[in-house]
Amino acid sequence: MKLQLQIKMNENLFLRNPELTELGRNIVKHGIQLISQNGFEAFTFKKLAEVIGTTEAGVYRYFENKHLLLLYIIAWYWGWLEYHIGFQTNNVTDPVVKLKKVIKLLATAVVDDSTTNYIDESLLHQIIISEGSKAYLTKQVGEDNKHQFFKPYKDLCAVIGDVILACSPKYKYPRSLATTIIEMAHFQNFFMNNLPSLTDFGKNKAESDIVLFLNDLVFSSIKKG
Amino acid sequence: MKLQLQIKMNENLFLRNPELTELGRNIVKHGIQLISQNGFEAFTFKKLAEVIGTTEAGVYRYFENKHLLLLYIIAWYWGWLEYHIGFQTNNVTDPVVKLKKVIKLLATAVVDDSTTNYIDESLLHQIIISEGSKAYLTKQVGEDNKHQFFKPYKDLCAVIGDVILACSPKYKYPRSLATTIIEMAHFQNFFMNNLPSLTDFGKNKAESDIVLFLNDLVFSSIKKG
DNA sequence: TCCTAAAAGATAGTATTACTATCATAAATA
DNA sequence: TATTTATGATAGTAATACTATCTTTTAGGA
Repeated sequence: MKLQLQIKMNENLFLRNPELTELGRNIVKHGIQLISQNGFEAFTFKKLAEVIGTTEAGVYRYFENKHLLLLYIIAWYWGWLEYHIGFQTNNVTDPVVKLKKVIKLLATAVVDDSTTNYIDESLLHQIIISEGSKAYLTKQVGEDNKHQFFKPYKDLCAVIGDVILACSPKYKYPRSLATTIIEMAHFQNFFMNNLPSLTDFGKNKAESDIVLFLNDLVFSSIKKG
Repeated sequence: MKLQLQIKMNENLFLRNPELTELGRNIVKHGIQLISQNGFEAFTFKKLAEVIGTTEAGVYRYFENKHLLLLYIIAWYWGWLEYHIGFQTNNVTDPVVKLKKVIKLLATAVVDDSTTNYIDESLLHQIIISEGSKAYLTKQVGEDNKHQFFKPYKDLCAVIGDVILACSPKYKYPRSLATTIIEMAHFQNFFMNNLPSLTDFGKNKAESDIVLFLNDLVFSSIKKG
């Protein structure tokens, strides 16, 4: 039997639910492909429409604009990752082991998850690295936040914060450390590949080194307090 | 006697050196104002031209496009900050004291520097927080890097890395820790003010708390190794 | 002081982007 | 089979991101 994973999405992200139709799924699927290929700035609904054989208007029926489409796929990714982390750390009782696992999952290339058939998680992971912060680094961040568009990210941050607290109940900055882990897992990866002198991973270019760095950073911080 | 600070800029950032003319200085000055007010996405050369009473073509004579103008002011900021840090930590021999000072300077609101008359550093600091990573999170990052547009950021990173090594000669990740300090000084600030549940600073919203967090993070990492 | 070159102003024009609107047709569903 | 609902086809608009050209100022040098 084939299982299908469904991520419950915030309905304000779209005009029409893209999961329910072929066209909608194509918009998401090829949207992810185009954004990861050409970057978010060069991405337009017109190009997307051409690729999937529909018209601009067709795309606009699903998403108000490309920023909302970006928020949609990013929210999807955080939702999926929280599920994925929960799945992978299930039955792990030791919070230290759990936190190490989380760091590894965050900092390591994602393998495509076959339980989500039209979404390529490894491309999504690349988008998170290169475009992720553009989701909130806008003037409308307050508005978008009111609509709860960042809830999946916040939820994941809370989950990681709880693991941190389980490791070290007196640690004072669980949320900020959680966002530091998440953001640095991605920024160090981007720097390693694009501006290597900003990191210590320029020679090897190995994600495993980022994991070592983050482990060192996190566990020295929470152990002493 | 009034001293004037000049930052040597990479000539490939502009078509005509904006420092040398009234119009050029106005482009930079009001560019900074508009970007900090409305955000980089909403910023256009047409609006800028209207504000300073020239035409779009006038602005295009100085900067090829708005991305280059962003790179220019960001490079200027990093250059200025490196100078500022050097000045403020001059005669500080203890590297731990020095590193603490650096963290404070990075994470604390900038006061306008009167030795740079047409540039408002506190607005620039806001731009770095909200738009800073857009400088390199693009598909042209490789090209821009070849032109050395990120040199000031890299130089600052190297300086901070050296202070870290002076504190702890065996520490393995001086560059990555330096970028972590820089990026987190800004991201935690942005989150604190816009998505507070991603941080532990939501109640106070005090920059001094970010400084405490970063000090804790940095010094527990480098002390033990 | 006049001359000249560089800078700025004025104006026009183009391709692309980011949409909105309308109407016809096809597909799904009741 | 009737009727929503989704899609396709086409058109149109305002704004963006430029490029081009020509004229007028302005500043500096001989």
